[in-house]
Amino acid sequence: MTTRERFITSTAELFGRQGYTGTAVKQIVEAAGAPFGSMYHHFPGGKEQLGVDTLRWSGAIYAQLIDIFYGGGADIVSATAAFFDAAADTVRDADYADACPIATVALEVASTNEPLRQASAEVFESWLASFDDYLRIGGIASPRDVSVSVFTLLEGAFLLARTTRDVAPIRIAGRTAAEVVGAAIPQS
Amino acid sequence: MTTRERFITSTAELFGRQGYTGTAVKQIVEAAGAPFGSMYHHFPGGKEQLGVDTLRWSGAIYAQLIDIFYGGGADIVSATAAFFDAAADTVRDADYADACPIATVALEVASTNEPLRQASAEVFESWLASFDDYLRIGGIASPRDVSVSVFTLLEGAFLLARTTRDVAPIRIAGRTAAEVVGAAIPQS
DNA sequence: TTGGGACTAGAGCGATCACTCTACGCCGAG
DNA sequence: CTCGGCGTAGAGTGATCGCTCTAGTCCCAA
Repeated sequence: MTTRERFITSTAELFGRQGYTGTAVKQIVEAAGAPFGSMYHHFPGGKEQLGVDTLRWSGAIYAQLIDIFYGGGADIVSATAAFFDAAADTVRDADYADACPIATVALEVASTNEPLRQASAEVFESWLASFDDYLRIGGIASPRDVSVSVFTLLEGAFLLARTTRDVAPIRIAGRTAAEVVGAAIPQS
Repeated sequence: MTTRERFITSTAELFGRQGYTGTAVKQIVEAAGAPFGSMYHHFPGGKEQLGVDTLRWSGAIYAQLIDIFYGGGADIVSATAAFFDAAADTVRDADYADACPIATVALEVASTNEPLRQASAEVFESWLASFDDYLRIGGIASPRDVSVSVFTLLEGAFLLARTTRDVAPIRIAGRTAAEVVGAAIPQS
């Protein structure tokens, strides 16, 4: 892994746990095992540029997860259930840290940092667009209401699970999400 | 309004926009129009105690909102739709700031500050418990799955709306929430 | 009138913030 | 072997962080 990659992966993990303002640059360079100067060599725009690049990278990683669960002609109802179940296991195993590496940052920068807000918005929109494609393949002609509902169920469940340190909300939201997806498929 | 109250209301608004670590104590005392010493007189525990007290106060305010929409024998399906619609209007009118004064703080402190995490968890749990009561009155015997689903839809929608600066997700989540509530009512 | 607690008021503290600066090691090109 | 630039390396910058400290003001009770 290159130094630049180590910066981004370390930052992604720290952002998921402590958010943007809560993460010090000093902490990032220590986690990346790199000196101070290297960071400003690879990211001349400083913390903000590193934040934007990290959000985009994390977004791409999660987009791959959507492909894994919904790609290959999987049934969209069971794929949804499996996705939430896997998320619940991941959150529990990570001791309720870094459920979604975007959400924490997105909320705190939405009204204070326009470049970061925009990067978050683009990542969310790319997830929804990708999810829409899979829902259409699954037979839902106008999927945006379904994709938004499933997305909000997942993100809200992450919030509740991390705060209460209990994965039950994720499993509950997963069952509801599967029902929402199933109800939107036209019956043959 | 007393000085102490001005501290809490000012802090609540700042937390909703910038989160906990993103809000400086200096900023709080300026917003409250009070001197530095007053803050540490009223909140000897410093920023953390002020944070806990603010979370609890904000939680109580929102609990009143639940009572307004679901109390008085209102139909729980239309109350749910009305709640989300009102939330969408509020978020738009506030220029996408401070949708939920707890969520932003909750995410950033969930893994880093135990007193604040616990306060957030207690607020969320109190909302769910209150909401459960209204759902039971509305005819849902085991309402926890419904209350959690509606909660996650709302919080996820706030996240998406603030990030994309568009209230459409809140309206979409509201329709889904109303359907989830309606589907859980036993048919006579 | 005077004493004392509640509260206001803000200068100043060490620590930490994001960031800049200069110097040096490495390595392929000529 | 020498050169040049890419990247490593970390001490040092002013600004800001949360917080402490002492002094002063207010008002009610004795």
